[in-house]
Amino acid sequence: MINEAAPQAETGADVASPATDGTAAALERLFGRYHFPAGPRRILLAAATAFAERGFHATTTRDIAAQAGLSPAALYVYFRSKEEVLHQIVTSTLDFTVEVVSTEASRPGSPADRLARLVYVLTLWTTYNSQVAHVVLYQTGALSPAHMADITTKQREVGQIVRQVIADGISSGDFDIPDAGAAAIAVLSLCLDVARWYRPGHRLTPQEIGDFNAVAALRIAGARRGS
Amino acid sequence: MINEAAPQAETGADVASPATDGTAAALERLFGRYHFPAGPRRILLAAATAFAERGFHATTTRDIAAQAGLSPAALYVYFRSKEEVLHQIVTSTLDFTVEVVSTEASRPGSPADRLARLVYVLTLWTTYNSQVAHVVLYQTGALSPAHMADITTKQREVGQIVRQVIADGISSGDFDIPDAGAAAIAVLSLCLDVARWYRPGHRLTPQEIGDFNAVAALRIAGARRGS
DNA sequence: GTCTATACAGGGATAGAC
DNA sequence: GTCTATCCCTGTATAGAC
Repeated sequence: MINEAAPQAETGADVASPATDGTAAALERLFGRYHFPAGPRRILLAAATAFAERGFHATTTRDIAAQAGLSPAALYVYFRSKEEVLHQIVTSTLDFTVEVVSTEASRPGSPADRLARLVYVLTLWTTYNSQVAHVVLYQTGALSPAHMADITTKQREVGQIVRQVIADGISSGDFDIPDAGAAAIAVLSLCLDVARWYRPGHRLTPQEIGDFNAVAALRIAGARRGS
Repeated sequence: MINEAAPQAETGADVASPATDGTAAALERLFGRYHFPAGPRRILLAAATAFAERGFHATTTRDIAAQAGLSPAALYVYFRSKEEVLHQIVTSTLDFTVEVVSTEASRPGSPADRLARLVYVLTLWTTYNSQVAHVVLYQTGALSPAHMADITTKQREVGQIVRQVIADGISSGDFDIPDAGAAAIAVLSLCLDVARWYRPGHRLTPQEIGDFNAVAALRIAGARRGS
């Protein structure tokens, strides 16, 4: 098993910083947080890129090894199987996502401020990490049932955090929407579906998309004007 | 090449009818529209189900043939390759989607009515056909470049239709949103991301999800209250 | 048109040297 | 820990009988 020491907290501003500018750099940063040794890290980096671009099953262990500058056998020194490589990528990514989202959700401020900020940051996270987001959202079907259950739990955590912010706004009278759960799903759709259509160089910058989604989320939640 | 005679128009009510109740029946109906002969139809049906559940690359031609009750070689009587099977599934589905969406968009009524109706119908379409929607949205990476370009064109058509309805509402003063293109993407995210998370038996019925999304879309568009 | 049989390539994983 | 070499299974596609 790989070392999974807990990383420190990270601010939304860091997620949105130019240092995480899209693909390789963002991945380096993500896996660097979890203190993977150099060998595994290079494999995870190569695998995440390949899984995102061609899919898990279309990627060969030889592809991964070649991209990492290692022999085909090197992968099996650090990982039991190709599936375990996928699981490590997904679990690291989701741990980070939970951390980012919960950090934003627990900041001080009105429910509207917290929801807007959360949506902005999560949208930026998805654009800047669109490759690994693609893997987390669309490639998990290849996981073993046990690993899949593990992942589903973490995904539910993210949903619950979003739901709670919306529920807070309903309780306080800041939001006007009958079903907090349905609203949370809709808001997450805005943030996550970005991974399906966004490509670097889009007409709108990630910041502009984040701002748009924040406004859209507030409208969905029925936030009072001017709150 | 397979016969691709143009099917007749279909109403939103038909799309939402209990006859299209989820998986096999909806697929039968979809491929039936395009007058595929029995052989190809059984293969497309089996392939669509398998591609949705396990992905294109994880599905073998033997899987497809066995599910269709045919020998592995039978597939190559009707299709040049596994990739062509995928292309037929995706292109048939998108042709139908374009038809459904354009039918709704061109109905008489206010922009708000048209947008709400379009979102409702497209959401129902996505839930009732969540299997094939999954293929169209997440499996097209396996297509050849030529087939991919073909598909991208059809996808853009859907986006343009949605954008136009929103642009109409902005022009008429019914909607209040600065960027019609960004709004169209957000609205489509609501309708299409359903294919990622929805499973039959969800707490909300497809109709309830459609209603929720219709309201959410109007809010995103900044529809005047009571319009 | 549908079958059985099979050619042929590719890929996951391991053995064993260094 | 990293390599080369390779086992062995799987999978796409085709050949050719009926």
